[in-house]
Amino acid sequence: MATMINPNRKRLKPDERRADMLAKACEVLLEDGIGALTLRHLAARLGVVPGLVNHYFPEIEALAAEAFAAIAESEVTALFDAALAEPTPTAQITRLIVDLLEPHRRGVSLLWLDAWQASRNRAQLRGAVITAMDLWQDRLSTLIANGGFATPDPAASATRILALIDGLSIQAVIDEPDAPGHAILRGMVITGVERELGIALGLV
Amino acid sequence: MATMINPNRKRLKPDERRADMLAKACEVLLEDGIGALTLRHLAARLGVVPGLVNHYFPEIEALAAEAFAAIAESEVTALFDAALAEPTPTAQITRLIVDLLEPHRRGVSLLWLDAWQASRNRAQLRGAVITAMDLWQDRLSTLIANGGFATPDPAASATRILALIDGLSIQAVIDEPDAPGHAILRGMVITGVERELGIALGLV
DNA sequence: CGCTCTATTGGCCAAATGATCAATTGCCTT
DNA sequence: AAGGCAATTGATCATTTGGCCAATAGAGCG
Repeated sequence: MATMINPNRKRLKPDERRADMLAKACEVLLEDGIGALTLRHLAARLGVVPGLVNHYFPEIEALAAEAFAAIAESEVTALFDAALAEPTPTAQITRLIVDLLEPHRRGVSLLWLDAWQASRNRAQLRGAVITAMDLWQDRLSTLIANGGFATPDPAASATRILALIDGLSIQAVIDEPDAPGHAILRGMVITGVERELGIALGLV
Repeated sequence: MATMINPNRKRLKPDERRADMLAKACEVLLEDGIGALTLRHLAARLGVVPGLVNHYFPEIEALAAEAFAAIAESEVTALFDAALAEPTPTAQITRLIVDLLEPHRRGVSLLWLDAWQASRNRAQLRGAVITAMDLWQDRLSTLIANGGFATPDPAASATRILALIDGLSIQAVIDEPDAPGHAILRGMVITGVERELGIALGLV
């Protein structure tokens, strides 16, 4: 039970240490949820004393917000970079939806759900959540608008498609990944997008 | 800061006291969220000592689960009772959707989101959530099946409609009730139901 | 009216949390 | 190589949490 004293005491430059903490905080968020991001838990994971975390992040809520923002922005960037690498607008949308339906995303869905709920009592986290949602909205609206799809209002279409995916996310969180309801909702997202944009995604 | 000593000490019968606690626990869940349901918070609200709560609910998680179950079941019962009072199947569905889109439901949506997230770490609450979801699924499936709508699979239609409403709930939680996105999602739920069941709800 | 039963109290514990601060010790500069 | 700056430690605080238990006192029964 005694606290492990770290013999490998390393003195990092402030930037490195801060980046290390942020990275480890992201891991904690994805693996154990926002509630598990405590000073001591994170410090133990870093092999460091709790007070040091406080030194770089005077209030842990700021760290939680920054870590969530990093994860969310990273995911958006990765998904849209991959999508935009496709040649045609339809292929871009298809790629995006396929990636979004990937079971691998379950962890991120859990985090989003966690963030949605926790943001009720945490102002900074709430700001990060709203920013991330706006980013999603902007990127998808742009993708749709630039694609020249048969929709009268790209922004509204983006909103609806994102809501579909949100609903799917909740199911993914509650049910097991291979539950029957999952396939049903998968189909609903696909046909919803097809109807919204007037295209055929060519997915099963 | 001194603890208020209650001069109005009343001795209730076990059933009454337990029911009182459960009722107050429901209020706390709806007003302040699951995280606010603590021994001391609830005890203060009851004008009672924390230990007494423990006497009736040896572990507070059981109380949280029971309170959530009570709220969820009560809501389902109220909504479907009101819906079934309508004369025609289409009117029944319309009534249900209208009630579900009521801004008043925001508090319940918050609670559901809270429960979805918290159920990750609370086994009993998770059980209550799953039970409540199944109840929703059963009631709506039955309503659709008995209505003779033009859908090949009433259960699947119910699943899809519920997912639409879940997505809407998240928006209701994050955005303000009068945000522009809200009207968009309202419309999506309505047209989604209309397409799913092959009817016209006659809503704006 | 008085007695008994038990609902209720008040006090306590151990654990975990965020936060602060002087003291130390490692790295960089000169 | 030596000194100084600051990254890091270790210790401590105030709070809050769930839970336990002996003592008390209220309500109903005889």
